[in-house]
Amino acid sequence: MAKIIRPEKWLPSDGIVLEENADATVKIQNNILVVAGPGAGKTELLAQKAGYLLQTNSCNDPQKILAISFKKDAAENLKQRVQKRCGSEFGNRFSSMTYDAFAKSLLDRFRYALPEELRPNADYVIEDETIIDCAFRKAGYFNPKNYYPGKLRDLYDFKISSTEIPFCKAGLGEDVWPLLLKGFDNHPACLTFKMICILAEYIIRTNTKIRRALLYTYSHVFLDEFQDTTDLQYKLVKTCFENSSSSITAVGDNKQRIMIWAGASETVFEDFQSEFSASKTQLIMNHRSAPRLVELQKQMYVSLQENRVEIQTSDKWDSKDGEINLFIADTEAAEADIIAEGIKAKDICILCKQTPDRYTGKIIEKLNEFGIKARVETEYQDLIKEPIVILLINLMRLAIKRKSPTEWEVINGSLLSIYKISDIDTPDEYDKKQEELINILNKCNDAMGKIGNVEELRGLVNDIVLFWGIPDLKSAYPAYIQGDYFDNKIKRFVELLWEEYEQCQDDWINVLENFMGLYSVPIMTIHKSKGLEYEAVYFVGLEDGAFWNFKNQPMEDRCAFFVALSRAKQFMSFTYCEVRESLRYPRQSYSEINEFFELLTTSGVAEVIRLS
DNA sequence: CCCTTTAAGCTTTTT
DNA sequence: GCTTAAAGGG
Repeated sequence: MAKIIRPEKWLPSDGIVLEENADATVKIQNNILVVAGPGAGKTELLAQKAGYLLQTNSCNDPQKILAISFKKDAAENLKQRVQKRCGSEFGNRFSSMTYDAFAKSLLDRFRYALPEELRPNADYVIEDETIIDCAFRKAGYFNPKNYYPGKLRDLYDFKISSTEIPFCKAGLGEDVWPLLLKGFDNHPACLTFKMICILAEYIIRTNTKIRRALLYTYSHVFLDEFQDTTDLQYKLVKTCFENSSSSITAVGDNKQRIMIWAGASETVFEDFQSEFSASKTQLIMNHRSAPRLVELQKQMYVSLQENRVEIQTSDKWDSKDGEINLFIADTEAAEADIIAEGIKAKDICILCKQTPDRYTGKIIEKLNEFGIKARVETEYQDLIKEPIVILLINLMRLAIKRKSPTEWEVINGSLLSIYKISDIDTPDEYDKKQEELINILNKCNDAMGKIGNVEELRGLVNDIVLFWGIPDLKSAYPAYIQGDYFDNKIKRFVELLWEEYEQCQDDWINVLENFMGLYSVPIMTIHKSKGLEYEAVYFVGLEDGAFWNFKNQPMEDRCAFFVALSRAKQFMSFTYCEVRESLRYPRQSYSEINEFFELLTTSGVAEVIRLS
């Protein structure tokens, strides 16, 4: 039994020192909104708060803390950090999940609390575009031919998610919802994530007993990346926890509000403060960036409509540390030269506003001449997060290098989670599976030594997939049930891995590590870089063409610029290129986004360098 | 078959 | 607002 600490005796774990407002946030019992800028240590704050609540029993055993994030990896990271800070006995009372997982768990557990007409079939599938399209056609409210395909999807989404339940107003949703809830014409029931959120909210709204049980389970709630919360998500949170004794800690940064175009609520900070009587506090440390970079970030506060706050930097820096450059190039060759020249440090990232492929062709080419690999991460990042790809990679690594403890951990962990077998509870089945594992590893090792073409690689990958068994994989990872999602992931994995194999030949460890991106400079969009940090960041294409939507969404684009800038620890460079020969209309301009140039030229901390 | 016109996509996650 | 792909016209 882990020891309970008296609140006044509690200290942050692992020697972490919390700034004043963070310390106050950890100890406050009321609802609070924490505005935490880049590098403020959001994850650490939440992990320490979890530690405080659990170790002092302020979160009264057996009550739990619920942490809600947007992305799986964010939820996972937070869980890991809490486990690390306060151990697994307390950590098990910390539930970290995504909004969708939270809503779905409510729906799946309390499906029978819904009235018959709103209750989806138990075997519903999720987000199947074909079924949704058929449902709308069948409901026949309008002629889909009058809409363009892209607009049609938006329309479906709008109609489905603006439907209020119980059905009261006559709208299109009323006719489509029943089809999707129950299935039709041999189609299974199909829900969208938004429908799941709406149904979960309705369950809580109409069942006081379930709500009470939820409130009893979770005495404390953490909301991460709060600035990205959509109206539906906020409504769910509100129905669950408004006017309750559960205490909510919402953490976010209005300066990094770059998801409005995807439906994030613009007023969620104010709404939360007034509707949950939440106080507001602000963190003033930036543990990430060097002083010159923080100075430039502060100079953006005016245009970001933020009060000027004296952000403090880490004392590991000298006040002159940090370097910011704006490179103005005539040609992409000159731009590529300066970037390839500068890329010596290891921890580097190249960012673009959008479509990185269009902006970085020449740079990749030049870096290759220097013997440095660089690649656009979009597809790789998706793939390497895919559970089946993680299993494949780890098993292939084990086949080559039998004594790799981390890989064994992944594989054995997956045997446990996929088949629910372990050496303690079900030793016979465990031994049998271990034997099969050794067989496939031998077979794999043998095959990997003599792969000659992409077909043979495909065959090998299929054998490994069959070792786990497709039905078992599908029941462990429900996302793989639908359509050809699973097959497509495998297909792309094989194709991209083959590309690496062609370059490294028989050095399989190298092939796999290259695939994981261990030795290449990542190139990505600003949106993908959110939450990440690098020693040096190059933002390529500070141009009107890249910020084509600036007129319509200046605030969001300013935030995007701010997000890019705040990824860098020490070196930040921007490039502008007069002629981009790889684009159809090569001539670039910067009059529309002149304010960014103005900022850099007048900041006193950035250098403008003309390349000729 | 080639040239012109039209319109979607661009920045995203989630079981 | 630019890029790309597909549809449309001669």
